[in-house]
Amino acid sequence: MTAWAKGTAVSGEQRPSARPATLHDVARLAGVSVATASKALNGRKHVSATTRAEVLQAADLLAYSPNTLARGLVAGRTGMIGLLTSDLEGRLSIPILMGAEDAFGVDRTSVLLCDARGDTIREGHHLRTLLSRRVDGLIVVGARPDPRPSIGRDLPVPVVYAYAPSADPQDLSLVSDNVAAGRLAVRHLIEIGRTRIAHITGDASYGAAHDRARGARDELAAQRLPLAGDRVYFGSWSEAWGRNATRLLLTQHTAVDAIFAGSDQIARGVIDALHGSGLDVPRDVAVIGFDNWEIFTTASRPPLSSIDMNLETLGRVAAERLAAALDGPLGAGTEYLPCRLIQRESTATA
Amino acid sequence: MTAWAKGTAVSGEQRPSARPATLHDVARLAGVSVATASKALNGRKHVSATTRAEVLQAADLLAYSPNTLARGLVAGRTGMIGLLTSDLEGRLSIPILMGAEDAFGVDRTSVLLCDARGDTIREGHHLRTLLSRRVDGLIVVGARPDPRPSIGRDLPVPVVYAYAPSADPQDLSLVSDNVAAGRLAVRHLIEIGRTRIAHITGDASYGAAHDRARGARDELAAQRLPLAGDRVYFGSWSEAWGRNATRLLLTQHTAVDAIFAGSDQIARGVIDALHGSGLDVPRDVAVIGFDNWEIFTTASRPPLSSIDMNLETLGRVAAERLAAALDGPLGAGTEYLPCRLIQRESTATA
DNA sequence: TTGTAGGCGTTATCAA
DNA sequence: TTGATAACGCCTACAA
Repeated sequence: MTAWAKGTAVSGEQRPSARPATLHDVARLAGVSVATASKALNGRKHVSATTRAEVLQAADLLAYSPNTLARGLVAGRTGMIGLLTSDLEGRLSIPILMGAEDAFGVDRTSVLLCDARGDTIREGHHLRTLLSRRVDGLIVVGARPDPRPSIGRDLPVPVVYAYAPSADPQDLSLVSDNVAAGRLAVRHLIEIGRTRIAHITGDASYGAAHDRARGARDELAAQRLPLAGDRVYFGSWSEAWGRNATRLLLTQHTAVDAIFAGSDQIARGVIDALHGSGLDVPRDVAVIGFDNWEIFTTASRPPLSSIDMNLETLGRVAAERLAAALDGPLGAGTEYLPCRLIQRESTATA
Repeated sequence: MTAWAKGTAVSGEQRPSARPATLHDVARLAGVSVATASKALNGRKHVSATTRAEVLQAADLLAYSPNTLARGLVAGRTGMIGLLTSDLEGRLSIPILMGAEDAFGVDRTSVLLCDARGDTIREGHHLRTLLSRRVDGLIVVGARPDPRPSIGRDLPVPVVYAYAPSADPQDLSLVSDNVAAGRLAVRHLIEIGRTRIAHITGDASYGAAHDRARGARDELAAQRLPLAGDRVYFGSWSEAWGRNATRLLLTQHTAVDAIFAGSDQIARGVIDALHGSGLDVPRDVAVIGFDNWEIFTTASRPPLSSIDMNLETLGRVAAERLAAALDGPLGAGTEYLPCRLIQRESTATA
């Protein structure tokens, strides 16, 4: 005893309240079985051209849209991945999400985004929910680029940590290669002819700050150049620190012709202080930032060269690893992805 | 002929590759039927205390997690909503998403976030995918606060537009009350004793800019105060414009004691220029911004007062409207939500 | 109180 | 080439 309200079905496209057409409806309208309809719609073989056309027409008429849930139920895969973040402003998660979207293809996979807001309890809630929804994989994005607690071993789905690595070496993590980025920044400054290069960066409790500094030192050493200021200026990730550190630097070492800043905000402060001292950027002192956060780089005077962490790539690779993990084991350990340099006027060659 | 690999089931918690336990498995382990197991787990009546305990224990042992998809299939609701955005940096979507998460409750509803990147084709793709996944509702977030094309009438699910209203008055849109926000900003400046208030804002092609300006004018008129500078300074949403406009303003009208900026970035430029002219903020000139974008407001010297658009609230209300639409019509037209004032030092009372 | 059975929308395996 | 039919995992009448 079926309960189809046949009358409205055909013209159902108009009525928002009407339940969406099912494969059953399509099959009935086309006068075939659901099996045939399914084959026809999925482009499988063993369906006559005429039948296929009729089914397609019926589907069109009913505005048929296959129920992905039901499909996932039988397929054992949902085509959804979970993105677990603590990124309050989305500056990290959105690019990573876009990269993941690109890797999978928009119509193959959707992303469930959950913001834990740095709260472990909430993170656990979200995790349970996502597993309950049978996501095919999980990407965990930390709020700062330092190791964070693992969300657990032996989860029923593959997990990739992006930006912030997992503290558990058994997990797979994808992070920016901060050391290489530091080298990249300094090499660029050297290539545009600078030899007295200083480094002003943020909070020393950030591992990334040390990594970038190490890269900078490595490159300087390789080129037999000193570090202007003799030391790395650690402080905080703020414009104010960029200003203060620059003033400090200038009083102690006048012979500086380039500054590598640990973030774009710091670079802002650096440029500010340089201008305050009557120095021109880039003529007297070239400046390069980090993050390539457009609201800062383009608002800067002059526009700020910066290191881009390639977050979209991070998301794309994370998605690729998850996809590969569907048939095959997921690796372990931390993978370092290269950053790229975006040159703007603040390091323009004279 | 069932294919259960019973041996591993009980200790399956350890094996990531093992398929997740089903209600069937739990029932079998507890020695009851699936129906009973279902009732026990869902806290329904007509289950003896002992049976319930046994079922719960079995579920625990198997690390059972109900398959939300299967549940959704029978319930006719998925517990997922789609968030369709064009917000490249997530500054808008993430707060709105968090508001929606709060409204629904983390374990009741999950959010599928799709970024169309301003591309209509891609938006259509995402829309189809979301409908195919049978989301219970849709929130559409535009990139700028002006009317945007509707994604279509007669969709099978309720749709709420947030931040950017739909151009179709039949749709339901939730936007910030920019007029009221303009009044709010100016009223605040008056309350701290200012009487010569100017307004520097962004691109005149933005409706929101005009709305805020109108609110500002209304409030000034209500208090019988003139608009300093005689006109609203429209320009661009940039720091540079804030600087230039301020210089312009100061050359023409020295007697300004407060500036209402159309964005925090503009405010940044305004403060810069004021300092450049030897004026103190807030002693000589008070400044208030718009957006309450923390990276700008707290980096500012002095910290910048600003208008917060309450995006979380926007998301929360959007979610509430969607929830209400499950049983009942959605309503149409544009709803204006109040903004709130965040006072910081840039408008501190002397 | 418990269990049986039907159905949610699809896909896949067989027969026909 | 087509069409029954059995899953997929769960819920909910209804029957026992």
